[in-house]
Amino acid sequence: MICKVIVDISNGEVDRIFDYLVPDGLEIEKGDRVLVPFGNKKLEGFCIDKAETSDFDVSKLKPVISKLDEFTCISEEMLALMRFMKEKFYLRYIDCLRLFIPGQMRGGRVRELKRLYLELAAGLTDEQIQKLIPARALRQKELVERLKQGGEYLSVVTEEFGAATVNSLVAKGIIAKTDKPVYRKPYGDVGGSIGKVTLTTAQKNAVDAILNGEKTVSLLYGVTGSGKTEVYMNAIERVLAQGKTAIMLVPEISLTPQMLRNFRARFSSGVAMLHSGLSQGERYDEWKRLLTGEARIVVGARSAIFAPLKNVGLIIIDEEHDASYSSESNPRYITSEIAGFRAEYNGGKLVLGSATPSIESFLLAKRGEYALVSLPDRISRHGMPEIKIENMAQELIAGNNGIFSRRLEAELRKTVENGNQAILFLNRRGHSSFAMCRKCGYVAKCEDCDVTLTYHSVDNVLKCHYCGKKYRMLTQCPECGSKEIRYGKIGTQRVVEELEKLFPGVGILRMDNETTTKKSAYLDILGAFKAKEAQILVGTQMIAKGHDFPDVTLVGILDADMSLYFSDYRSAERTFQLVTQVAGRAGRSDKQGIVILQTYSPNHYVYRFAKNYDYLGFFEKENNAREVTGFPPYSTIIRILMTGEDDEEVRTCAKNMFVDVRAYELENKSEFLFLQARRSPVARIEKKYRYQILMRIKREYETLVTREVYRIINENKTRGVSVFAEINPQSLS
DNA sequence: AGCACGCCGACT
DNA sequence: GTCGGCGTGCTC
Repeated sequence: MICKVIVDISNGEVDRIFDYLVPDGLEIEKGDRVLVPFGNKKLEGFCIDKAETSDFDVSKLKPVISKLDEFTCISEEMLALMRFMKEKFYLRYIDCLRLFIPGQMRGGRVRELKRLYLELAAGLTDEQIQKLIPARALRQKELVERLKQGGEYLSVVTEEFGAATVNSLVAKGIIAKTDKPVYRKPYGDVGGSIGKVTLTTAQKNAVDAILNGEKTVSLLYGVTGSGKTEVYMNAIERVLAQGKTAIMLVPEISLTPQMLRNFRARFSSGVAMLHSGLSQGERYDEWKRLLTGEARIVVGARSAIFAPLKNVGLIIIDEEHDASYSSESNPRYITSEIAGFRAEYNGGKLVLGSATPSIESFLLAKRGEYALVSLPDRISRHGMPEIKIENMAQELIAGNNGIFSRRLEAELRKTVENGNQAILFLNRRGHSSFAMCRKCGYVAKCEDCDVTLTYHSVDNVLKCHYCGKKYRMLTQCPECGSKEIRYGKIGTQRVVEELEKLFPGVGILRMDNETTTKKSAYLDILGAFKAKEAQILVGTQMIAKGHDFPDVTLVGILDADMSLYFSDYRSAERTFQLVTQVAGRAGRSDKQGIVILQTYSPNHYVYRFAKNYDYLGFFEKENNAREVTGFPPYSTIIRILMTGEDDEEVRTCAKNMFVDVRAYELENKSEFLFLQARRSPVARIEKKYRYQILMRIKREYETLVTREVYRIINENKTRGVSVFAEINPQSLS
């Protein structure tokens, strides 16, 4: 017997299937992890197939050394998914496989948590036991009776019966002490279960449409507060009742313990969580519970789409428009496509839920490729807060060159005086603060990346956004020696300073990507704000998602435009989503809220539609614009990114690649809308130079051209240059 | 990715 | 004469 193995090395050169002999006495299944000799060392690998014959000289085949786990960790479905991903996203086998298992398993670093466990010793009859226990030892008898129902952990038993009772029974050989693994449970136990909520007719219809409709994919369109979560939970319940399993994905940031607890309360131990906030051990345990079928629902961020569940009946992607669903760094994949594959494979359903669906998804729904399921009404009927647009150019003319418009300042004052809360929101982009020499204009840059460093006042360092490298703050200019270094305090920090001047003594909290590196810190700040420890919260995108703050009556968007004029075809869409989402933070309870949106382009169509919460109107306009200008979803953007440490080498590689693409383009002009090769906007990251070939092609030729592009890449790959192909990339840096 | 093999410069 | 630089090729 021969087994086909992918070795655990992520490199284009060894991303091939290697054949090994299966020695007698070793039972290896498809999907098992194995240890194999490779060159002069031993490597971990995955058996992805078995065969009787090999194309390689059989006499030269080496045998597998051993099996690594007691269980098969990759199912047939995941193997099929791996092949799909390799084809679709041009990924390596091993990069896909690594996504399917918890990181801890690689390199044998799994540490199962073991606890002492008590069971009745085998082979003793009731009479024998009776004889061994003195008649007065009531506690011992009680414990024996208890353990007849099944074993229990020592710690639990000791607490109840005392160590003496346990020890004496162990000494007599009546009960046996063993090590038994326990699962680490993130966020601890949650008692009881919450009562079922009665669904509205609209919600009931939505669940029916999703589960019983003929389409595999449904787009669940419903404004904030329309009760999407109830629809999700009910649909999950019904799928579970059919003996199937479910995957629920949420944007990373909305994975608050609170939301996880809700799921736990509803589905008790049948839920597992998978996200980056877990420790390695917790993650392994949750994964294992899913693999064994002990947990049949997974709730998690993007990567939970790879949960080792079998017979997946339902996949939910909540806030489907969220950018966190496409992974930006290697391996790059699009979550909804993975979800589509798994739903299709299992004959299950996929739900994309959003109040502001991506143009792409809504178009597919309108065309009938997805079922469009709408939840029109906000359940607690308070309407959405009014959005007031403030023309900042007008403010300037009126002599106000501050951060806040006069109206925003007045509303802030009113809010503070009434004892309510306010959230001020800043777009992160364009707000990095840098260190610059006043004399010669020198700006601090990263040694390894072609990027300006960001100043972090908290620990007084300069930090690179791309590689994370930290530098000591400049005391003098390395160019001219001047000691006058200006470091812009822009962004949230400056807003806080202004607020402190305007409202002395009022509690202000600040949160942004720069200061909140730890997940817990992020939750702490939100918790403190919710507990009304402060009246004003200043932050970036991060505060736009998740939490409900009942006392927030004012939301200010200080610089709505920042994402609007970004050279990205999706900027209008993103701005609309952002404004809608941020607005949803105001007045979620019985208090009427107000949103003040500051802009220099008050007449931009994004704001016109956002002001009226008119998603459908915005969709029509934006969809039209995309069609006319030839951008996705009416075209496909393909980007070939080449990186390497030698600038000249990468450039040559890019050039060769471009020659071939151009040749193809010249012969197939009608397929292309745009083609260009250039240095990447961020020319160097982590010491590696970057070049890119960018093309926009007509949608119907996507598969054709993609295949051609992969062929060209394979023919031109050079040693020392890494090549990545991306379809509709999220960012072009 | 790693590691061995192999062909040219400066060194006890 | 050798030690060692890293370019090239291979790993079932």
